[in-house]
Amino acid sequence: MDKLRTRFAPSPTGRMHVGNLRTALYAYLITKHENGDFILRIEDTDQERYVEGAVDIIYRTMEKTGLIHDEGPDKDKGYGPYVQSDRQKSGIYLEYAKKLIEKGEAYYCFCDKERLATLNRVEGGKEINVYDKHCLSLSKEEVEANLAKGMPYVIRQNNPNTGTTTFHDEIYGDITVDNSELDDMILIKSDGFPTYNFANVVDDHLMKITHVVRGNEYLSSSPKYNRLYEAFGWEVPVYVHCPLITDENHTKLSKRCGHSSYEDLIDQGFLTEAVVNFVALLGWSPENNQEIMSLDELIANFDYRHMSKSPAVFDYTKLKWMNGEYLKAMDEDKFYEMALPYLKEVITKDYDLKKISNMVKTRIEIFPDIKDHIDFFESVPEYSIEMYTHKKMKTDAQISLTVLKELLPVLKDFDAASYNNDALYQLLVDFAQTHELKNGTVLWPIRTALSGKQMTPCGATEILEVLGKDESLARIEAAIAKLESES
RNA sequence: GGCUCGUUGGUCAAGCGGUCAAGACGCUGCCCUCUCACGGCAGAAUCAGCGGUUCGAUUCCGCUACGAGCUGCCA
Repeated sequence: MDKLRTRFAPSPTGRMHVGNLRTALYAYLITKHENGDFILRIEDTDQERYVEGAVDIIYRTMEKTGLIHDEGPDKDKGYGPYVQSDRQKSGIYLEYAKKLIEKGEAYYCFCDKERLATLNRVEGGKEINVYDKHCLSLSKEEVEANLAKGMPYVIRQNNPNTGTTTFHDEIYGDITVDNSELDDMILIKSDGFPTYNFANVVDDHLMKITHVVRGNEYLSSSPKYNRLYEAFGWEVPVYVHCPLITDENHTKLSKRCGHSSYEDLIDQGFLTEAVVNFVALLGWSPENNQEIMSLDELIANFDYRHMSKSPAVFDYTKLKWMNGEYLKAMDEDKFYEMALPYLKEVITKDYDLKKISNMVKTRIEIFPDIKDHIDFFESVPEYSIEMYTHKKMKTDAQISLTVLKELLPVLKDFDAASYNNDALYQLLVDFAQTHELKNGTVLWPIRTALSGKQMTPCGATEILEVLGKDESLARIEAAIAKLESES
């Protein structure tokens, strides 16, 4: 059997949509599972939609996500060029289109916009336009004359309007349509560029693509592609159409929702690995039901026969959970390195950031979450003394005031050199015991006094340690003053 | 409007004629605990509807409903 070859063929129109990313990923996984070749082809046949810099985004995204292509514009293995506008320059599309014309499978069309507009009709609020094969009846001489005059033209596929066409998709099975549904789509545009519909067939064949992996939106035009393959006498590739990814409202993921592209997600603080992992599970699941998988594990486990047919909702909440799992599994140093910019954003004082980084590691899902966890280290926020009331800790503002006042001298006398978590914890627990108090009755007021927050990423004694003796005492004194004046 | 595809808890999903219908996220409760989180345990929640076929349908067929995609000189 020939080596399996797939391609990812994006259009350079902007950021990498997560639907495209997933298509690329599936193509990559299908290929690499079988040790095949993964080809990158740039489909820039639409001059209007071309966006400067978009090709770089494609390269960068592929690189970062680890979807490394074996062939592409930068790695020609003999099937190049891999950019359609470059291929177009050599005239291959026109050349192949002419072959079709000779076989009677395509024809020149000189209809202008005005005539085409007369063909428009509105059905169910939608404007539809089915070409009437007007130019098919042109004689060879008329065509030659028009061409000689330099009349603008397109080349259309000549589809029959009787009979049926059937094609096979690995996911959706056999699909049959009436040929009367197949309109004479344009193969070559009047600017000389091929349409996607034509270029993808020609290129996939020339590049010996064995498995065509693409979005479900191409399912309904596939019969027309099949007719093209057959007209050329080419072997039809294996089709794998991927289900759609939708937003919470079950409609196509759009820019409006703010997380429609890979870059959006990265900007929001997600890890590439988590995004790739998550997206892989949108429309597929492994037999062993494993959820957290590296790219290599995905390759090993991937079986496109287990892909689902129905669209999947992009669940932002689950992505966040998964990102959190990756964060928890990350080694401390790497986490610290990545968290550092976020830590420095809120903390300017000379605290042990590595320690704070570790505190936060199991409590966040994405890096921007860090801020709300640690802002109190910088300064105590405004808070209500009601916060000192906690039933389970058997404390309220009154008790807290008493405890803090008694504790202040004890902490003052405590050796600054042993101002660390373990020693302080021992000190406070002993204090609680000698005063016949619950541990919480002592620790809760301190934590509140130090942080002004209902919850913190660590306990009271750890905060003492990080803040240091001077700052800690100052905060406790401030808390005492606050309690005295407000209660 | 036409054509095509789809429909298992709120979400991702196993399932492929006989199951008490997996698992995960989220949610709720409990445990752990110097708060919160992590971790552990438990729980609520699903086969769109109606007809067939069958001894037996979530699984097969049909219809209906709903959703999506296509219907571009966009991909």
